[in-house]
Amino acid sequence: MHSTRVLLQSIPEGLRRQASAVHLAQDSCLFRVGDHVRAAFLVLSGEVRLARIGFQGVEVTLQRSRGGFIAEASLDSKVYHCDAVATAASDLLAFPAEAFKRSLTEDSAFSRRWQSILANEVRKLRAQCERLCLRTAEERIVHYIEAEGVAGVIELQIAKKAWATELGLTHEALYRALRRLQAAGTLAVSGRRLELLAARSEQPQTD
Amino acid sequence: MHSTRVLLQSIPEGLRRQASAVHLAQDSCLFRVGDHVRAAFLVLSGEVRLARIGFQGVEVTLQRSRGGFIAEASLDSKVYHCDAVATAASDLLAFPAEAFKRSLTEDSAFSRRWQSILANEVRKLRAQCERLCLRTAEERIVHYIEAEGVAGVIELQIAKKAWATELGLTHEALYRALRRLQAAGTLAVSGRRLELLAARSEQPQTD
DNA sequence: CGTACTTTTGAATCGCATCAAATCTGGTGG
DNA sequence: CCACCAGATTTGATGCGATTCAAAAGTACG
Repeated sequence: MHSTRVLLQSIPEGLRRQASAVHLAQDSCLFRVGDHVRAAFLVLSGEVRLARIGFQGVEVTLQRSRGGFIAEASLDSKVYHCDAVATAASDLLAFPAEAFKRSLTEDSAFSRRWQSILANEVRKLRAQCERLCLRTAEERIVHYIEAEGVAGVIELQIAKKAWATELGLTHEALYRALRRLQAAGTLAVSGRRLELLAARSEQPQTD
Repeated sequence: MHSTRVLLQSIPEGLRRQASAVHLAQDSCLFRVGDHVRAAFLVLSGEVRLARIGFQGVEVTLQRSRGGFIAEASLDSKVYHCDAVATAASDLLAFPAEAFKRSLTEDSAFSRRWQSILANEVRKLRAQCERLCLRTAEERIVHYIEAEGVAGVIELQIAKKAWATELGLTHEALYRALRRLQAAGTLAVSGRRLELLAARSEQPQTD
């Protein structure tokens, strides 16, 4: 994933050496409700889903990770409150929980870095929530490019199909909306590069 | 707000004493793009919206806060990258940015507490993103109660109208979905108390 | 007792999900 | 090189559910 490398570099050398690689086959399980929290996990590739069987027997998905840390908040807890299952074959790194927490306490540079990582994640997630509250596919696309891109340009790091999921849309709806935006002259698409085009003062009488 | 009191209690005494109260009239501005970051803000009441004028002149909302910290990630930055405007008359607390950052560095208890607060916020936001990706109002309601409540029961801290916004629905759609769930015997509503009822093994032949 | 707000219901419309299927793409092995 | 496969990408037709607009009833508060 895009930012996974950066995350890995934020981890102090000593802690990184204690990491062990974990490979998950599709549909295999990383941990279950009630398991002791023994490690902090970083998803390198694939997809891991956190879910819980609800009161009603309905499964509730709490997170879908395609890169980055999962269940960070569980570090404060003794046991997990949800299941983690690989939606696709995945590679992860496991950092021993105790060592991780010790680093956070004793290594002040890592502590600040970790706060910065979390605050940044919070910022991104809040923007995503706002985006998902928009009603049309076109608005979500524009919002995404404005919020995650630079100066109206973004190079997607994922396939459009996966992007559709992140936007809370079916891939069909995304493709159609992209086409409409291109037809309207609002957006230029070339492969995974998306560019918003400046509005050509077509406003009907703004005098 | 619900958790605002808890957040306030997490802040060390010395830092809390340096806080100044800020009142914002509706539509008044807290800060603008380019302003120097001088304080960390905690929203006590009302609503503050973070937004940015996008490349296209379209305004993009990045966050809508009805309680809790806003723009935490900006503490790492010298200037703001978005505008903050009060959507309603609001009360906030302003903590001097330098003192806040110093506390995070020097007060290890506060540092850990802050990490815990951020990790918890991340967890909640991820669940909210998953919830907003659900297609029907009923699914979002059940997901909310399962994820945010305890044993299928939740006492709403906000009016249903505000809850609708958080669920990415109009209030009409929410009321109608609540009614359908009650009619189906899935949910009991009394005022702001919502309770999921155990599924009455009405499964059509699960043998 | 009046005002502002939430809660509730109704009818028409719009946009996305769904199902179906064709095309295109990159990578594999013969 | 070509055949082939598993994906992603693209287009079409249909139905459903939420939005939208409108309005009434309930509720809290000064």
